Amino acid sequence: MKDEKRRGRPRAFDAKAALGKARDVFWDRGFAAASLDNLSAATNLNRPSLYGAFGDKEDLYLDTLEGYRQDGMNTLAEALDPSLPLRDNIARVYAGALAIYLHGETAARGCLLIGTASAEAVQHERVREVLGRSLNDFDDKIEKRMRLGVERGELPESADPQMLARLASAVMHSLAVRARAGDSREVLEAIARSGVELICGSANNP
Amino acid sequence: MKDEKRRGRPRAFDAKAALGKARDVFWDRGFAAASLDNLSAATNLNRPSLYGAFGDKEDLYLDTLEGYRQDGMNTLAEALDPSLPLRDNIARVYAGALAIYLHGETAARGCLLIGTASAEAVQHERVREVLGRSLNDFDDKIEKRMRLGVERGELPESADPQMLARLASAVMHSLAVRARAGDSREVLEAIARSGVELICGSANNP
DNA sequence: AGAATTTAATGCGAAACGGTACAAATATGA
DNA sequence: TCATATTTGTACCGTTTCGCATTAAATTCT
Repeated sequence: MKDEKRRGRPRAFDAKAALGKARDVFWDRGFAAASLDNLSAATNLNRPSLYGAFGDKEDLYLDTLEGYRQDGMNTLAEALDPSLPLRDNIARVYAGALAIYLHGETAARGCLLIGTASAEAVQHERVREVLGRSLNDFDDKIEKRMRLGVERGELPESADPQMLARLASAVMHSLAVRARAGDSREVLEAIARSGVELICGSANNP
Repeated sequence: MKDEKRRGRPRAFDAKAALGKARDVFWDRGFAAASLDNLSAATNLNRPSLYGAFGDKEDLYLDTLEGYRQDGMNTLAEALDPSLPLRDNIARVYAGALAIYLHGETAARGCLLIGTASAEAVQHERVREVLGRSLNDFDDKIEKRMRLGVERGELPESADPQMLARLASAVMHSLAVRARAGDSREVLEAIARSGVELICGSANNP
């Protein structure tokens, strides 16, 4: 399915790699301020190739968002390894997030979705939809782990898994915003630690 | 000082009102996607007047951010009325935030700073500075209230006011993002309630 | 080998962009 | 009244923007 020979001239570039380069541009500049020239230069593709492969600028942006979302879900799934204690799981979620957020040439980039899609969300319904779905999916995955925590006795029966999950996400959202606002790694790690403590405060220590 | 007659033709518009209209445009579209035509139409000022009164587009944007920041600090100060219990204070902070966030023609606008300044923060150092300062000032004001809570015995001696404040802010950051992502008022209010419970969970009930 | 199909590269074009020159209008100061 | 100072409105400038038309190149099918 991957090697079925297509007719015509073959592509001279790796679409996935190009998407990664485009993602970096959007991540730094946001959607509106990223020009096709910027994207063309970063991907080493001239505009017609870009257009032919991904559609217009909004299509390309939505593609990068979707890829980012899926990468994030995978990272989250790894962090939530159910063979580890709940406390470690949430700590790993934040550590994984910070590893992504604290990366940038001029300044930390934070989260692509929260940092750039939020700006477009009011006017672009499709962007708003992706953003909303991403946040909800994240909440849901964490909620599942919380529910497991209640079953296992890591959390008290009285705990509300959905709300705990949403608050655990809230700390991550804040890390994303603060990273982009220039907060230091030390401060962000301290917030993450305190967040784990607050969210999992009622969790049993083995 | 306000009525000292200036020479030359007087202004035919209220600069403060114009700034408010411009703020709405930036709030909906973000900085980069807001054109001078948009701003000119919304304020009923032609571009030269706009330029003469506020400088270029970035200056105008920074002015609106600064005004928003100060309005927010005033709203926060009111919410944190020290004659009320800590729990009520934090609940009022979230209620005040939601009243601002859940307002928009097509979709909820969230927070001007978190929703639009974040996008520009990586590339525009001055925007990043305003954003960072705004978040920190907010944290500091809440931290003061937390400190008072410890003194008063509303919070246990073991409580860390700085970290509690940062986590209280984190819930608000999340409300800002989620509002812009399209979450319903009901969901946001539920998160706010759970946030109050978690943050102030150790607070005494009078 | 030649037709068919797909991609690559150059370059164009219409529209939108931010910003400003300039002259008319409206006030104050002398 | 007349010079001075500031704002207003029109019109414009040069640049950048996005998207595409067109032609050359590279591959497969017949």
